[in-house]
Amino acid sequence: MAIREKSKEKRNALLKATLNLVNNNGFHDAPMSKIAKMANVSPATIYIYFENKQDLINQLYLELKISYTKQAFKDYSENMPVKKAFEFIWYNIADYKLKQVEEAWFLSQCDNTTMIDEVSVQEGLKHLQPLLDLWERGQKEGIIKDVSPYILYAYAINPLAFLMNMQKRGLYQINQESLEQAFQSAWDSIRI
Amino acid sequence: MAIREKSKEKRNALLKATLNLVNNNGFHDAPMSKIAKMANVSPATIYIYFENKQDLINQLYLELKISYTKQAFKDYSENMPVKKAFEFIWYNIADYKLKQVEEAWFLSQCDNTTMIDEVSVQEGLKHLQPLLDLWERGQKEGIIKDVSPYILYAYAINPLAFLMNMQKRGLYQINQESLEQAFQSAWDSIRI
Amino acid sequence: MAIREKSKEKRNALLKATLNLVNNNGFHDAPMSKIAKMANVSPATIYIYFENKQDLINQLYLELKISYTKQAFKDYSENMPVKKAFEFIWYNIADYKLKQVEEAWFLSQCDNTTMIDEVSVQEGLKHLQPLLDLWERGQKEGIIKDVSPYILYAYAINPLAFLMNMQKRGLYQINQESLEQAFQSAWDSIRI
Amino acid sequence: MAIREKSKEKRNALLKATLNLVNNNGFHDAPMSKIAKMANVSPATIYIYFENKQDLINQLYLELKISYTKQAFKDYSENMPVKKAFEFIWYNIADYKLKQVEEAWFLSQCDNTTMIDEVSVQEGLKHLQPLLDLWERGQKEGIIKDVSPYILYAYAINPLAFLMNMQKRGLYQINQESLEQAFQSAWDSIRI
DNA sequence: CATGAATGAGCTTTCATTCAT
DNA sequence: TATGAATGAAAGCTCATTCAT
Repeated sequence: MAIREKSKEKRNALLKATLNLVNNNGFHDAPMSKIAKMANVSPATIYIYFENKQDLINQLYLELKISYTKQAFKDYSENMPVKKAFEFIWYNIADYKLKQVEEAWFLSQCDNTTMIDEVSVQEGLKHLQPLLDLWERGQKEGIIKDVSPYILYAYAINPLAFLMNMQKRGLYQINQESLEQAFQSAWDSIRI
Repeated sequence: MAIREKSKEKRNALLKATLNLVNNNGFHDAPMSKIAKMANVSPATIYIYFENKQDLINQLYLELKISYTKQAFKDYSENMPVKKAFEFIWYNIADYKLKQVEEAWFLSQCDNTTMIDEVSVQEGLKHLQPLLDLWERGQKEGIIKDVSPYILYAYAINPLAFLMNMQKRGLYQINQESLEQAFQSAWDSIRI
Repeated sequence: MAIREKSKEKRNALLKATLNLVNNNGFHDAPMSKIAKMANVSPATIYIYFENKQDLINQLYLELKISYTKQAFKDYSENMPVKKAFEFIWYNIADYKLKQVEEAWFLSQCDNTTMIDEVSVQEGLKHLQPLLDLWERGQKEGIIKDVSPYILYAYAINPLAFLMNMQKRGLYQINQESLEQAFQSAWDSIRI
Repeated sequence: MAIREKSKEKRNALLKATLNLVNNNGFHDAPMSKIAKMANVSPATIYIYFENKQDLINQLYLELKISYTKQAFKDYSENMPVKKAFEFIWYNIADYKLKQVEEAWFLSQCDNTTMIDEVSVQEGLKHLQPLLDLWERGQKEGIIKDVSPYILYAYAINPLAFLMNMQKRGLYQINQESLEQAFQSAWDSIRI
């Protein structure tokens, strides 16, 4: 019963190639044949690992979303005081978006497009729960504005995507100083 | 003159059809044949009005970007005091993004994708100059934080795109109250 | 409004090419690309005339079935006496099956396979009504056996398909004499 | 010995799966992967038992053809008088075609298609020799028409395939009475 | 003997664009 | 200007077969 087994390596190579091509050429110009070539496999091999192109994209999206949120809450403890906690998570996220630019850019494309199934989008959102919990705590303690978490996310977190976008386009360069400025704005927008 | 009119009608029908299809199916499933059918013309006719598909998309993008900024500065006067001015512009933009959802959603897709030429993107940004001027004035008057306009835009304006996105996805519903909350956050994030 | 119109010629060339290829190579080895090449058009052109491959086969089947039954009842009049009438139709059919071998062979393949939609098969059967009517008359006159038309068809007509099949395979050669023998058997099998 | 048994089981499972899939989906939609799955083996295993797909089909055809003729001449003795003998064989064949519908339907598909090598077809025909011998005897005795055995087969035997076909398609239902009618027609068509 | 992974070739179909009128 | 037919190129995907274990 000793046979070749589905290799994690190949799967990863395929996901990586997809990320690369979609980022550089767009979804509409990332054909399976190119993805295969870039991953050094036959086009037919893709279909051993993924049901079809949509499934490939969906799985990539979910995998990245999970790694993104994992990074967001890395070393985070719920015992931290609200502002410290927020600052901690915020810098984690900034770190991800500014260092893993390719991954962040792909996620941003997905979130602003029809590329991804609604189901997968919903699935991806679940993982942010700890941040929502933190905000609720902050609201109870009278530190955070008593507004919908969507507004809080829109002002505290989402602007980072815009800044990353500008940086990727070469229009703006973020440094330590501007990062601190950005955090200040984020905090000002949600604190009471 | 009648011919000119008719031509403009066709051009507009094509732009509208493109907007519709890209929004609903995504760029990758908006073929020229469908666009033509939706606009009630022959596929060949598209090439009388536009050089090719990319040109069609580009022109649509620029046209919408212009109408967006026109709306943003509608009835705006540079004589208004800084905060009033900002409030005025902000509500204009909110109005556009929340009422002309389709147009706004299309622009958001373009800004987060490889769909549009870098050139056209740059071109579109120019029209925001009055807002940048306002911020500069605010900074001189010591009212607005002394940070890059990219940061100001990221926090003051861009969050509206996120909220619109959520609303379009049916996850969140904006009303008068939450709009005011959003404005408050926007202002808090950029004021000193 | 003067434009190129769908040409009957091209449609016919496609149907003919399909007939040829399916007959010689089988349905499974008659790819659209070969059909296109044989008809001297681009593969994409097929889809202007037919919805898809199944539709192409279906339409070919129906067209041939109609021409087959047209030939069967050519110059036939319902006033002929039963035996004469049957003889007349029988020889018409024999003529078709033995002279238009390719068409007959294609029809036979379809009738013994899953190639064709049940709907199209049913549609094709309708056109044989005059023969069924004749048999009914013969039964009323006490000339034809009082059995199901399916049995009558099985013995009076269908054997011709088998003989044609053998002839096409080069195993048997029909001539005037054997044709008369075949008719005799056909008539013996259904007459009282 | 146990290994031999197990092997035979697998071979049979593969033949059965092929029969099933070709009958239900047609030759063009009976891929090796599906055959393997249905037979609960790996696609690669097929190639241990058969050279390739064509060989698999050929072997299935021959095996069925043999079991068909075996049934046709079951308990048959050459000493029977001609008519009795024919009746005996005819009902044997009818039994097979009407009870082992799947097998019969598959054979019928093969005989009316390009699926099978000419060689295998020829091979399959040999096994009918006893029937041809019987007819020759009948002709010598002045009981059977003095015509080619192809004509005799076409009228005496082949119609059963048509009736089976109609029954499989749900258009006609054979019972004891109609079976006797069919036999009568068969006999009438070949007897002097 | 038996396997699931792997594949190159090829399938049906679609697409952006051009042709001929 | 405007058209529907026409198309070469390429898309997503499947298939019979082989590989490596």
